[in-house]
Amino acid sequence: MKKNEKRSVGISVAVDLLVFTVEQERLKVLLIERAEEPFAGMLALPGVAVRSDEALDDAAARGILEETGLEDIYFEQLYSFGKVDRDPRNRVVSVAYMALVPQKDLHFHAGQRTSAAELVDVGQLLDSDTGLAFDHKDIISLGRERLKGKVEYTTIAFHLVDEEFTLPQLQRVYEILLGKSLYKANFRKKVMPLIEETEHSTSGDAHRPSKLYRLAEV
Amino acid sequence: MKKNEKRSVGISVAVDLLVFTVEQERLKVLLIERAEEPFAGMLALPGVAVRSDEALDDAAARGILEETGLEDIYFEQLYSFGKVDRDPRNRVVSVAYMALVPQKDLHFHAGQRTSAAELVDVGQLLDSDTGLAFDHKDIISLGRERLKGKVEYTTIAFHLVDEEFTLPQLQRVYEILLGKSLYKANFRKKVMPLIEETEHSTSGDAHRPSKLYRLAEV
DNA sequence: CAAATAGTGTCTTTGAGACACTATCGT
DNA sequence: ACGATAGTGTCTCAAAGACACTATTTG
Repeated sequence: MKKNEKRSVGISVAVDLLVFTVEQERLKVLLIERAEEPFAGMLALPGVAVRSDEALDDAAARGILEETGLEDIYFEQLYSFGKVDRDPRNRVVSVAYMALVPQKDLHFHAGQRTSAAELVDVGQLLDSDTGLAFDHKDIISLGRERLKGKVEYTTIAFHLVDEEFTLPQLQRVYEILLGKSLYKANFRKKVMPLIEETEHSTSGDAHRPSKLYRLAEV
Repeated sequence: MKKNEKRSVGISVAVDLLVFTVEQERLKVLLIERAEEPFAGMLALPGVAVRSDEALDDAAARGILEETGLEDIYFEQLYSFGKVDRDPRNRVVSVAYMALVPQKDLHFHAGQRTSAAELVDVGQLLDSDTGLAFDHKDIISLGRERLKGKVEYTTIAFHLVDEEFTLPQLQRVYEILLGKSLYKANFRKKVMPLIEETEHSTSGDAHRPSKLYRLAEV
């Protein structure tokens, strides 16, 4: 237990944050442009160092708050990344968290202490050979896969629409995450048991109004 | 970046190991009896401190080797645990890994450097109010859930039987993991596409011999 | 009333579940 | 021949997929 302690070059622990949203019919992730070396000028995931008096989940919540100004949004731990040289400066183990936020809630605060943040199209990013800082492209790729997988058997996609939503809106989100179009009637049958009607509807469009639903309790 | 550095009380990183096997018709996990404080005399998961020149996966493989003498067995990262006070001595973030090994391969080396290791029935352990060191009971519980979940849509259960196995053997493992009995004919139809026959069969039993299969490539 | 999108009824297809049967060993 | 376990054929039923239809708004 004692022979391998190297306090002077100990391991740092950080959380990296995948903040996903759906905007313009696309899955997007929040990235920042790095101001400092290493990887200065490149795009990276936002992240914070975990404080020694702070739980991992709390560090993630703090990072999300600092980056987006939002509290109480959905997030879950994704995976921990711990290759030796993933940070060229020193040894960092990063615990990645994935957060989902409806585009409407994501107000950009331009004059934020953090450098310029932007929403980047995940599909384009992963297809292109755009380089990202550190191993962040791998993290995004894994997050996208997890999200895609969980859409099928959980209600995770509901975190990407407003609290009250129409079924066509929700269906678009499903289609974007799954990367394929769905049959309207079947989609509705599938999600109907999970939701409940509100008294509201859309209006003003030149077609039949759409009822607003919310996720049912329990 | 500098104001929160507390090198003297930095965060330690460890991996905890869930070594699962099926023995005596039961899912079991490898536990050790702790020799030292804290929690001296209590059961705990084996684990190792992550070295600063060692990747997380490598630390897990090393821990498995040290604890079981086995290399090249299946394992995957489970989850990272990071509550502030999970270790009363100092701040430790633990990355839990789950390993699966056929009971036959698990030779106990009594004269091992590690303290007495034993296989403990997971169901009994989680039902009873037996206390485990640290938050290890939570880790086992999560591992059991993950295993149960993945059985249904992956071939993960194959790692708990020998390379060549009979379908009745495999079915027992599925039943133990899922906690319910399965219909033979349906089970066979489900796994048939995944496996290929060998030329071997069981023999010596007072009934029809059972063909041995292996997991099909690709 | 035409264009546009919301929402429904129902047939088809696929796979899970249930059950009854046949097959092959040792004694 | 009998007990015991391995292995198969087929019916049933429920969910997923496909398609055609009706409904309600604005201009």
